[in-house]
Amino acid sequence: MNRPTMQDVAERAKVSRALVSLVMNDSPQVSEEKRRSVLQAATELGYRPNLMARNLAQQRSQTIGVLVDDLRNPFFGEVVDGIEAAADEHGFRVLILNGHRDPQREVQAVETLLQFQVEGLALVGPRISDGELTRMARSAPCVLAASGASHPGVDTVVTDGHRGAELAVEHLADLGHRHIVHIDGGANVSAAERRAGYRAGMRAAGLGELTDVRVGGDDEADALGVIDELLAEPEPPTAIFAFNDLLAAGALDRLDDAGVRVPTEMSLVGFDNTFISALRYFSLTTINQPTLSMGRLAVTTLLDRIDNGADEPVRHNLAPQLVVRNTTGRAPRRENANRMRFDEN
Amino acid sequence: MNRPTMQDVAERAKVSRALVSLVMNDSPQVSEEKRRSVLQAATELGYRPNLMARNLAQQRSQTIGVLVDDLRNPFFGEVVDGIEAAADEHGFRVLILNGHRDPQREVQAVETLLQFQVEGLALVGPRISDGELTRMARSAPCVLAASGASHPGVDTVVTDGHRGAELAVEHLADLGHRHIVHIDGGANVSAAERRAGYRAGMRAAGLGELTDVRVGGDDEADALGVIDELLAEPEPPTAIFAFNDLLAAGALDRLDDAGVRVPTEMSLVGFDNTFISALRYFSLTTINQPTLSMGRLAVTTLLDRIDNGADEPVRHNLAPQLVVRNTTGRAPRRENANRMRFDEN
DNA sequence: CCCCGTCATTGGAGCGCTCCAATGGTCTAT
DNA sequence: ATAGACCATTGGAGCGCTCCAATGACGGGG
Repeated sequence: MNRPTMQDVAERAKVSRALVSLVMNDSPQVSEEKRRSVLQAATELGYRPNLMARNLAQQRSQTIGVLVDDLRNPFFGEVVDGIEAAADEHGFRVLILNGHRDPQREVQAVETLLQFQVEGLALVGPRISDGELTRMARSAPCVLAASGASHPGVDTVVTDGHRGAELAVEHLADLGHRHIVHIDGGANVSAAERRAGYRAGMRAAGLGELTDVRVGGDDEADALGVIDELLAEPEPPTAIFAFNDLLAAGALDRLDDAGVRVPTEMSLVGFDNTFISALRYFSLTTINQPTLSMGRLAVTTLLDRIDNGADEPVRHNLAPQLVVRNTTGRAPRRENANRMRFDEN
Repeated sequence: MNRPTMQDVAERAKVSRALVSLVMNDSPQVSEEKRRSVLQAATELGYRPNLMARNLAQQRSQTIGVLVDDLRNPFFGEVVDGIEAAADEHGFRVLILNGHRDPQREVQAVETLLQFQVEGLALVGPRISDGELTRMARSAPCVLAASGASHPGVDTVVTDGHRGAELAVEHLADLGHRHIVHIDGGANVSAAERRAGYRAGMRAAGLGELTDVRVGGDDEADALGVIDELLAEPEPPTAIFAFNDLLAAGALDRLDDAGVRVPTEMSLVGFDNTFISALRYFSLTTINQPTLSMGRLAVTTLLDRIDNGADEPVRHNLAPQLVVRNTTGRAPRRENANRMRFDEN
């Protein structure tokens, strides 16, 4: 049951190999009659063009390689969805490989992608070192998506974490909160940007002196200690802006344990608008990252580079959006009273 | 900056193309001297073997194609992790394509995979119709993973949903619960199996007459109405076994709204052991599916078929495990008392 | 000293396809 | 009737690689 080749189809349709090729690439200069008989022969034989051969002969693969840091993370999944949609629209195929959160495996995966002769590389949340990255960018056009780290020589598409943090603070300040604590992302690559945004937001709201950053992390458990610490203080905050949804989830759990009611006594904002924040048991107010657009933009940026070659590397900073759910509310009265007095001064 | 070919390496190392090929496939019959000089020439040129050409010449791709129903679903991500690990161990490459929960796109993705000349197909949670599936299975060895539907002519690797449901019921019965309701998966492909397991479990626990199945779905929102309905009844259940974690999450939310304490007044068991059930705010007792093993087993099954060809199709039914967290506890006293009386009869 | 076996090395054919230049047939204008 | 234009169709070279059969160098036994 050997796979039929173009030759087989040609013989059956009593035409030349070249004609079959023309039909397969639906060239306009084929007579309707021959086209039909070729197509028929092809279906009868169950013919399927061999992409290996085609790409080899064509000297191009019409394929872009996607490296995903971690396939189990739905956030990346959404970005990939955007990539696929855009690639599809531009007639490109997509090959996805998994980095498993491991720089070494990521490098290896990219190597495989390159061996498949992909025309461009989209790296989604990669952990690859700067050195390796420059090396790769020499082998093929390359775009970084959803990566906290930006790299000088490579195109980048990210969400503006600075602005996102500002949005969160603005929202809380609008609700009358003054003592707003930020539980940060610790060593995470995006942490510094969001921290800076928080600071800027506080200053803009005239709350610069109340700026209060606590070390968090990127995982649920990292929030627990911070909450305990905050609640033990003489004047606990009335609002918390967490580095991401997971951290916020941890915070919510601990607040619940301590009998602190959300949002009546404490408001809480996350970041990422992941699937968990939408669960109604959480119903977390958060900052949305436009994942689909990021994916799409990554592709157009990449294709632009494939076609037009070496311009200056571009950096796209997409706008985040505030998503209000049920973990934020007006600041408790005591704070409001304070504010009144303060305003009257 | 054209990519260097084997020819280029050969010229630089002053050997023949064939010798370079031997070195690249590290054949033992190459002198150490030549090997070294070829390797050096290759690194100097930044040579990268062209997989297209190699696969074409070799008439095999050493690649298996993976179709994932939905990349945004972490559950599938884990299965793919297992697939990749096992494939890697057997020297196979993996190509991943996304089905986007759409049968038509899935078929198209498989077509692409086949055009890449993959040697086998692993379909993770596919929605492809039976007819299409048989057609595919003719083109390449094929294994179904994590699919509720089983197909006669194709190898399958799944978790035993029947047994999983039994485990859930056993656990609840052991805690003294008698009136245990099952919120089912509605039209979901795995629903019937789990429903049957629930029934069998109830019978085995001597609670056959109390069997009580309510129509749910596969989404959080599908649980809400059912909970309202249950709480309005004269004798609400003391325990609920939900079709999946998402449904359980919805149930938890509604119970919380209604002021019903979990697990003191109501016990709750989910299914899948997804990432959300592990969040401490939920801390959901659930049934684990061995995703990694499923992935691994899918690969070995597939490779077995690739090597040994057409035996009878195999069906692997993996054992689920009970994961006890904080949403299950002893049945409330009243029910216990009932039980005593009942036992004394 | 010659022959043969051994083994590293090589040339060439071929994998399935595309693409270019060439072919031959039909049609129109002269 | 003939030249030219036009267009569907075709043969062949070549994409980068593998693999087989062939080559030639070398050494040991007769």
